[in-house]
Amino acid sequence: MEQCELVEFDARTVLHQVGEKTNAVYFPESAVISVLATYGDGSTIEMANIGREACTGINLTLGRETQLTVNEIQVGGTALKLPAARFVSLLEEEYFRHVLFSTVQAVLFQVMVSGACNGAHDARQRLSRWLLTMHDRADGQHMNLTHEFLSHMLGVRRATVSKVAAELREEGLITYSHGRMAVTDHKGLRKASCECYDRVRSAYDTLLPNA
Amino acid sequence: MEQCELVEFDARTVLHQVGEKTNAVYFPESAVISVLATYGDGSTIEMANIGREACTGINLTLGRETQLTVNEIQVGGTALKLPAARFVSLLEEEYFRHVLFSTVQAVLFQVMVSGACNGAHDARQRLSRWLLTMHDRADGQHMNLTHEFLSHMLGVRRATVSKVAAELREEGLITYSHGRMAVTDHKGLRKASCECYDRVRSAYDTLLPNA
DNA sequence: TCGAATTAGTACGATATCGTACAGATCAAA
DNA sequence: TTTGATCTGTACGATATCGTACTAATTCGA
Repeated sequence: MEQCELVEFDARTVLHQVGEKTNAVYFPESAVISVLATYGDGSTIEMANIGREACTGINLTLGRETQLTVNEIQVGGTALKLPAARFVSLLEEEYFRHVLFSTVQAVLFQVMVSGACNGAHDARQRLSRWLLTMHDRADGQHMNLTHEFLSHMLGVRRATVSKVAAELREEGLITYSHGRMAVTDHKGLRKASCECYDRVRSAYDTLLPNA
Repeated sequence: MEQCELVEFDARTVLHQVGEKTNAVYFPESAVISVLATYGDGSTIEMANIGREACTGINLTLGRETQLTVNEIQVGGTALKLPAARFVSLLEEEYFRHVLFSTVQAVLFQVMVSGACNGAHDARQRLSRWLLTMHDRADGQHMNLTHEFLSHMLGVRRATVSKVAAELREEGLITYSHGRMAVTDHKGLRKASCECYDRVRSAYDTLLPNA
């Protein structure tokens, strides 16, 4: 990673639009990147969630130079930036290619499980899962998350997030106030969540054991 | 494809279980393969849908020999079967590898859009979309689909499928009776569907223009 | 041709979420 | 410390779907 540049992003930074050429690949450290679906009525929902276990550039890894989706920084923080040309030449190295291919598989699996989860589980379970995932990347820090923001990730109304979040707080699983949120009972939140959290986590462990 | 064997599958055939070694890759002709999520309570929902535009073996394409998901034949029919060893050696050919990499990207995109659709759109829209997708592969033939079956694909109750299907039939968009279903008004069904149908279709056209 | 099995229609109370709106709480900047 | 902006609590009727159950229609095999 000698040729990487450390960059810092604010939340909501859009990395690129659909159809743009990929000029760099990002390996998040503390930042978190989302792939979002946006619909005609302005509603949004998250399709994929890239944290420090993974990276962007899946299409580039598979030989395609232009972007198929919009990537947006969801949680501000740092990421390592690798220019596309350097990334592509690194792919010629056996080990690097192996890791990247594993990353693609992990992301695909995550997207599958999350998509099924969207259809099968309710807002409470999905919110719990999302918070657990973020908590794993936050190193004990509080997280800057508003209900409004979470509603865009989960594809539900803000009022629904508020209702469910209040419930979880009532039960002592999380705390929050004005855009700051923290997990206070990981185990309990896991119970409030669905099996999808564990499934994704163990798939990452299997595919990327050294991450 | 000289080394392919033409095989015929009944619906509901399970191709393999999680953790099994991939011994063959399938290129559906008339068959359709699903990747299913199954939950503790026995409920299921489709995570990916592989028809003749694509193939199985994504993990193998990316260097992993064991399966991460359960693949099941959802619509009986024919498929070309290519032994894993032969598939892997074909991947050394530039063109074949390019096509397979594009297929992986197309499937990933489809999974993303479908997953978001699960969270954002209602049963009527999702059923319409599913039927349109199947219709595209059925060459004008009727399709063997029961409401019960569709409920497992969409992750909703059978009664919900019946209600929505009756609506669509009322409007002249589809016909059905005892496990046989047909699309009678493609354009109308497209209106009943969500934008996700077109998004997936155009992504396949972009990534696999010759398919 | 009849009976069993499969498939579909439908009902109904319960629940989740929508869609919208407004008020109260908290924070940040002047 | 005030003020405006942001964030959260909450209400309420509407709608979608659940969960379940029972009945009716159709098909297929004996």
